[in-house]
Amino acid sequence: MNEATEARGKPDRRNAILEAAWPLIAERGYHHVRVQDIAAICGTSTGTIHYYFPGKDDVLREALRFCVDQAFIRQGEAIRQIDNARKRLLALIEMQLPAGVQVRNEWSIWLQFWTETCLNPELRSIHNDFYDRWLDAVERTVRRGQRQGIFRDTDPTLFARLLTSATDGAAIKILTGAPNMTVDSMRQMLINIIDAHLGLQPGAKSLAASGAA
Amino acid sequence: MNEATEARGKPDRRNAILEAAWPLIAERGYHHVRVQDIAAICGTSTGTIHYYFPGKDDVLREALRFCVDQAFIRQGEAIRQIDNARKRLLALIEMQLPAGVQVRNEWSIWLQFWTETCLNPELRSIHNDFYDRWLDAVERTVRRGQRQGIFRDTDPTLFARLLTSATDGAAIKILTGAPNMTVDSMRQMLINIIDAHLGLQPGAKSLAASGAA
DNA sequence: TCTAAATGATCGACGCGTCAGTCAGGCGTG
DNA sequence: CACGCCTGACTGACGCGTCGATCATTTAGA
Repeated sequence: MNEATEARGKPDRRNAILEAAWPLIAERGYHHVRVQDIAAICGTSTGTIHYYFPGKDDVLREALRFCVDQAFIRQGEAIRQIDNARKRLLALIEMQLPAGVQVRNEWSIWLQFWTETCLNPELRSIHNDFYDRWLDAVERTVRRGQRQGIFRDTDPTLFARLLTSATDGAAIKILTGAPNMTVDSMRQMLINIIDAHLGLQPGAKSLAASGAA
Repeated sequence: MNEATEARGKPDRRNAILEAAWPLIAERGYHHVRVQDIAAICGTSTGTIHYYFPGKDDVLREALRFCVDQAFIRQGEAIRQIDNARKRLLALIEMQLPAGVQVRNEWSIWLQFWTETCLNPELRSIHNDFYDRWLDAVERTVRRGQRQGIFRDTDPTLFARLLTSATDGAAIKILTGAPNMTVDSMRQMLINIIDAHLGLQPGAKSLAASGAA
């Protein structure tokens, strides 16, 4: 398409629509958002939305892309200046914690996209493309730590699978208001995973010692 | 609220509706299922559905309850005759693996309910009630293993949080068709978690050794 | 420089299909 | 006959996507 082409010219409106759409979808849910609602926030009309997007579902797809890209760039910037791999991993985790509205909304979008992907296999390739970025970020950081000699040589792929699974699962607990999972306990859990599987002194403390902050 | 009351009399129709509704919701998604669709499968009319359920969303809620109850009973039966706590835990995990259509559908329902709960906090109490059953099952099994002396004394609550988070996250990967997560690798990952955190020889093998099937 | 045509973005109302929920009556059983 | 279960056509609302009209901006010609 002409995304890159018109990079200077007039992508404003299209981006404005996406920027308005994604938090709306995150908060109310895709199926409860009306094209009219998006138009209203943009101060525009439904016709304009359809001028830029063939149908409503195209808005969802592109809104996810928009939101994922945003987060990915944010992550890249935050990590770049950190050399130590363990600190990088901690920073990555910290940015995934559903503490603020922004991150909570991003998780909401993911959750909805998981549901839609589960129901409609056509979305799988899109989903996996996006998800791989996050998986790769973890995996590469593990390799970096092993090169730096601060992680032991656990299989990076298997570890990335474990850490991301636990992250996703924990985030769900928080978003659904589970009484026994807080942002703090999520952080602690993920740090424990890192230390238990990548720490140089194998199995020093698994879950037993986690009283102190 | 005459569930228990009419337990003997004529809950057939109501149960038949739920039994028809839940796989339909699992496969197509709640928002894509029409009351008419449910009625058609039951060989009945839309009026009958509304005779037993005030609104469509009541069908969703009750369908989840139906599906969760079913799974819970199935679990209880499968576990009862197993004495060894580790084998119990493995059996629990085995029954959560999204291998067959039945379990995949159950995960689909959960995924959808997570999404709805995230969007509508009123559902939280229902969700948490259901989820606690699963959490408790893990926790009690850990305690049993510790009493049996085959698990070390890791905090059962923290461990249950970790195992269930990882389970949920892994299931999502499978349902969304992630290329790097299979039923086998999910099983292996969860077993590794058990051994790493509950095994008597702390940190014997974390993720490093998992080549063999 | 001024005017006119052309281009393309935007608008908002309407059409058409869809679907949850209703209602007035049918049917079978006790 | 009476009552509870069931029916399915109907309704009213609603929302997506379309379409002709409008408006702003640019280009072309004189």
